Amino acid sequence: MTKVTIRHVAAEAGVAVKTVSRVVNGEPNVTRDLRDRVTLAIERLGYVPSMAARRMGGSRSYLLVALNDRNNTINNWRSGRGNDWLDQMLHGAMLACETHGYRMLFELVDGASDDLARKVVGILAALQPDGLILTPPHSQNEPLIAMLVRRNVPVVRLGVPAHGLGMGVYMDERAAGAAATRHLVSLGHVRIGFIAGSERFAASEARRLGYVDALEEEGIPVDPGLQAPGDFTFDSGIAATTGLLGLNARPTALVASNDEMALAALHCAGRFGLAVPADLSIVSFDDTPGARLSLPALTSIRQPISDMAASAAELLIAASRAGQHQPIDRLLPFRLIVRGSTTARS
Amino acid sequence: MTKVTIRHVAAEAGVAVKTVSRVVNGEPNVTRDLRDRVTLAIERLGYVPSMAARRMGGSRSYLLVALNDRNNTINNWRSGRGNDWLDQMLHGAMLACETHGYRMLFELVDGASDDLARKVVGILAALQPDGLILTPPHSQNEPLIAMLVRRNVPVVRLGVPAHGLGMGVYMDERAAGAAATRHLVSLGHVRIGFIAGSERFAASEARRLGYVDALEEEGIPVDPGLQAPGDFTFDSGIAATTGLLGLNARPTALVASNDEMALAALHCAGRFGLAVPADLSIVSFDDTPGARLSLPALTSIRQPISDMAASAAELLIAASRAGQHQPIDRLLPFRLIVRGSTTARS
DNA sequence: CCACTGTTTGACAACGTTGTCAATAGCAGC
DNA sequence: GCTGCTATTGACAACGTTGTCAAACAGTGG
Repeated sequence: MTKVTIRHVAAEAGVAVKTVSRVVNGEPNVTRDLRDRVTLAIERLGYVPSMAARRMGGSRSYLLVALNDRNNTINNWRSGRGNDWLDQMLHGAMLACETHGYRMLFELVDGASDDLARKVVGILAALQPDGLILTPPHSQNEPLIAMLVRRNVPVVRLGVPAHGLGMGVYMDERAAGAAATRHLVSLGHVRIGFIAGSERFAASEARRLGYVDALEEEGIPVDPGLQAPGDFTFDSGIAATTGLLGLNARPTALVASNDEMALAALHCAGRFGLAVPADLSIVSFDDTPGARLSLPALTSIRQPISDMAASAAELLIAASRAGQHQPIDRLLPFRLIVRGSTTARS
Repeated sequence: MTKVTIRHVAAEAGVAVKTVSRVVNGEPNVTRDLRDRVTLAIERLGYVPSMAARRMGGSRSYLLVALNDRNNTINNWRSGRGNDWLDQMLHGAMLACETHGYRMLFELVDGASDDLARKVVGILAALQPDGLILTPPHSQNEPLIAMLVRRNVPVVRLGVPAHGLGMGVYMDERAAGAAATRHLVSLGHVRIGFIAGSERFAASEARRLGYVDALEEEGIPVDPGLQAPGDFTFDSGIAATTGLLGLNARPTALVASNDEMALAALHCAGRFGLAVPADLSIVSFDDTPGARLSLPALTSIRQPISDMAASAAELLIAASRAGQHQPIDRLLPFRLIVRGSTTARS
């Protein structure tokens, strides 16, 4: 009932505490016999090592920190199967952590704040994590990351390639933008509008470039008038769609840079008396629950958020194990989920 | 650049480490002069105390743990403004923690597993948190909570009143069910269907009872045939709605126990050739993003999840400060958000 | 001026682990 | 059997805080 420490286990097994430590940490050079005795004692007493003491005594903390933006628009909508970004990260990274005896702690910091660096340094000092996972837009904050790398903190940047500054786990946003667009082209659409995302996020421009890529590939002239700005919010989606549908030669299809703006487009189409997908096809990014449950359900690009988070955790744990931290980029695949919001041009 | 410890601060300020500790922790009996010197030194060196060492040396860990269910249906949909349950908890509780120098760590455990208790004990041993926040359905797990209380771990149960076993932060689900129903009655509806939630969650039955309460209050006969089972999933919503709309005397309005099932009802209404809200009004619970962005937007009961989480954190921090842990129940208000899915009976 | 009280400060042990290093044991080669 | 390895085991310090307790100090009442 009372607290069980390594000393209790050592006594129970009749060995030195260091031997117990060795067994717990899977270190080599322990005889079979002792290992078994210790394992049994641990089992019997229900011993679980204290993270705090581990951090104090040893060089590892068994803790990873995920840095999220406090006013994070993108996290509000980025989503996959059944949950949103945070939820998915939690599930993906947690699982990875659990299998290695690690924990993961989420921190919310304000990316716009000018004492961001100090805040992060404070987090480092307080928590002394074995690694840091940065989500957008922090993952694009090169000065911040440079500082972390200088301090020798293993860092994984989510959503962008690291190009040598830390590690990167990401998907090919540009290819995704192209895939979304090509899907519409393959359905016979030629006048395809694009609703851009917030410039705060690198993914936004990448998606737009992909859209342009696909059009050029298919020999469709790129009309700047068909590209409307947006910032991932519903309202910006309404504004963008209103503009696009008000054109003389209105588009027959839209690529929206996220689900929320796509839903706005859906609303807006109704106001113009247009049916989706009969009169207007819509593709979006993120595949949030709302996208899957809307009427019609949205054709959308699904990001592998959970996998990205799991990868990030694995990379950090490996780096912390190895005691060093070599630059790695890991590209994960996206998927186009075709649903009811797209159809052949009538 | 290198690690700054309390010793460095003590040297810088020319005082004993214990004095620095006193200043950092806001303890009384330090002269103005010394306090200022220490504060200055802390500022200058950028000192931040190490959580691990605090836990080791002292009696507090400055850490709260939130226990979530791994296969949690309810967390997938419970939601409020802009985010889902986890996200909101994070935002609400984090803020509360931050102001008191605490951290919050999320743990996912499987509520159905039979070694749940052992798992939780392991978490306690590893993390030694100053308190535990339980989300549904764990918050209803009385044996688990009894064990925690026996071990003297401050516990807040989210979503249910504690009735003396731990602390409770919750909303009145029954009243919410009644409010949703009364809203429909006030619009002239008499035949009102109800789609129940999963029996795993206490809130489900409470909402149903509220529905019955409201009908009885208004003198409307309660027809068991108008109550369909569900489990919070889209598919169960489809099944339930299909059944209800297939009745000879079909309802003119529905209360769905969550947004996801309400969206299913929306789809289903379309298949029956019914327009929402003209032919069928729908009220739901949770107010997720999907609910706000659907067509039409859903009238929904919003849960104060963020506030509940913040309250929970505050209660735990206070309990840990006080060193004791008295039973408290805190009831938070819900809100009925009226949108386009409900209208007067035609 | 003295005894007594309360306030302020600091010295030191303790917390539960792991890193370091030394001691011991086992074994191969001569 | 002795020497020199390597594999195994353990003793002990160290990590950075806070709790405990004692010392020094300041004020108060007689």
